[in-house]
Amino acid sequence: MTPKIRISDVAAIAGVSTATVSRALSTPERVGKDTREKVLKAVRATGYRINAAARDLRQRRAGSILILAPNLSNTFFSRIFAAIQEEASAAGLIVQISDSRIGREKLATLGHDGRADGIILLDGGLDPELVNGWRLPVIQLCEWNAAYDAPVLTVDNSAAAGLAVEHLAGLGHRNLLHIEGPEGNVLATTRRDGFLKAVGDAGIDSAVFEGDFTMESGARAAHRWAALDRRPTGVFCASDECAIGFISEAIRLGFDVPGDVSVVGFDDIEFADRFNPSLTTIHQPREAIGRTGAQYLIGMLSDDGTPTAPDYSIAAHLVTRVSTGPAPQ
Amino acid sequence: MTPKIRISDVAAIAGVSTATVSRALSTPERVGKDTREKVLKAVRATGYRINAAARDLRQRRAGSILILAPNLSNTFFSRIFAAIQEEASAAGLIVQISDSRIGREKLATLGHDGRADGIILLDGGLDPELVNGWRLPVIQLCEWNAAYDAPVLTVDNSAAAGLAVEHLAGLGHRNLLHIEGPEGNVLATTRRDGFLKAVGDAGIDSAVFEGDFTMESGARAAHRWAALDRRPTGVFCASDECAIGFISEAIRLGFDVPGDVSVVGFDDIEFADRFNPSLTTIHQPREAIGRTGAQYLIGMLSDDGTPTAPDYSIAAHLVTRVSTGPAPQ
DNA sequence: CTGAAAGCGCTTACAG
DNA sequence: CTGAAAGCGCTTACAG
Repeated sequence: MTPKIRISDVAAIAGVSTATVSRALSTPERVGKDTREKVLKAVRATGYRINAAARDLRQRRAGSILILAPNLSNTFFSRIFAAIQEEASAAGLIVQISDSRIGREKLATLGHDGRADGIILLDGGLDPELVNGWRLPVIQLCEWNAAYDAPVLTVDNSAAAGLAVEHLAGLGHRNLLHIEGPEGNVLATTRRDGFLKAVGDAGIDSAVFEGDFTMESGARAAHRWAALDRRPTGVFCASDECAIGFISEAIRLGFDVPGDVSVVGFDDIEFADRFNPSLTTIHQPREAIGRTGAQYLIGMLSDDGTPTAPDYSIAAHLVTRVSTGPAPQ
Repeated sequence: MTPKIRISDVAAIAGVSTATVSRALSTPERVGKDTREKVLKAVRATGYRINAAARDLRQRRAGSILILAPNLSNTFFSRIFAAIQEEASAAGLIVQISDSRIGREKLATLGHDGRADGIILLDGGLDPELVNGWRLPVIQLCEWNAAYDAPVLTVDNSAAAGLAVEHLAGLGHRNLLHIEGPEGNVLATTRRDGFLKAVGDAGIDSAVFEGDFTMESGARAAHRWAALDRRPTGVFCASDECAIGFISEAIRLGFDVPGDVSVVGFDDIEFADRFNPSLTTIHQPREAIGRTGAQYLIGMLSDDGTPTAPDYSIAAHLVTRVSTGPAPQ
């Protein structure tokens, strides 16, 4: 590695002080024309780049935001991360990512170690005391926890579950199954409660099977469903992955989708449209969630961390595809 | 936000110097027992946490590694990122992510701004001059560019393409189609050349359609394939997404998979196993690639950046599922 | 074992 | 318009 060039090297070559080099680079209008040119020439000659870490320390900022998500390998997050990164980059901020389940001590440190200016949290399952102890602006995306002292940006999960039920009821289904998300997860709870409220309102029979958002849990639920005497003809899954697991396993068991059973997912992941049969699902605007969330956090950074805006809800809608159809006779 | 606590605050409360506080925290064995306890008490009372940004500046390191990938919303990367993050976290390093197509100037800065100790590069399409100008250890993962002066960790893409051809030939297919990746991409080129070599060796008819790894490109290729007079009965796609797009569109056009056409993908993404029909594909061990790559880069950091190890190849293998079967008569 | 001082590489009031 | 000096929050030879 060639040795790094510092501002003092540039200053020496240009024959000026480091203060002048600094100004020539950050506020060129406050430097004389000749001096500025001498400095820029020295910068070009050396290939000097500002050491952002040193600048940020001096300016008492970190120059970056941190994304915390419960499982980085979950493909649901990809588009959200991409949108956040774009917004951050436009604002001159670096994006850090970490799994939010890295352990209490490491997690506690993240909010105090001077390496991030703010946190985007996609995990509602952390200890509120820990989260509220962070001395940084925090925004919650998708998942949330009412005990966190931080604004939330998410879709109305309960209402969205209602859309799924209405859709199935409109197709004549009178007996619905919900495969829920993991116990204790706020999305799981909200979607299930929305389902139960909607079936109650519509006077439709219903059942709930446990699940955990994964394809495997959907496949397991398919076996349990197949073994029932009186099988529900419509299934609302708490996630697209769960729905894909359910459908693929139901087909392997010899059932037809949507001939024998209609299935609705949640999320509208990339593959929903290309799955066979293509998946009727609730569209979550992940790009918009990431983008808006990042913009909001960035706003909080310049506004001194005061979360002025209220919780913000983004519209979710139903996308009708092939996995749902009229109830069988 | 409550004001941040500095090491000098702790020192004042404990009645010692900041040097002693620093030692009590980083090398406690070099501090007297009583002193150490006084310091730790003050740390607990204040909730002090070391400012990692200041520590790192003093120690002339960044304490983080940077992942650069051409498209963060590509779900292929998720598991790789997760593995990298785990390894980095174990080594006390933060993980930064950025899209590698953020623009030449920003990209150039990343290798010089003191915010990263090393770079994991998943993009073989950047300007070599720019990449080689970075004053940081770099490792290439999955994609590579021979003009980059950095070690590579990837699978043998050409040999893997050969496995796909052998598999189809073994099922009796005598006319194969390859849907390639984007022009100029090293993975696309290597997989295509591996395909062409294998069909040549086996004396099998072949054709190549253009594509770009996406589901849309697979769907477009399906239309083009369907319009042929003498349709190839076996298709090797440069990615799973492309294969999924091809199959879903072929089915919509009324064909049966694998009855009318067998399809092989590349990557073995999570959905390959649950797609309908489940997808025969080349398994890329993404977890291992991420983990090994991170370990290697971390090794380079402590070894003063000298890339001692040679390029490293990870084994890929064929996973046989339902999307391939005997050639139709 | 402990402290005073220097320094990581910058920026920014403060003078002039 | 420019420079000398202080300081961001730490760590680490150097003394004692």
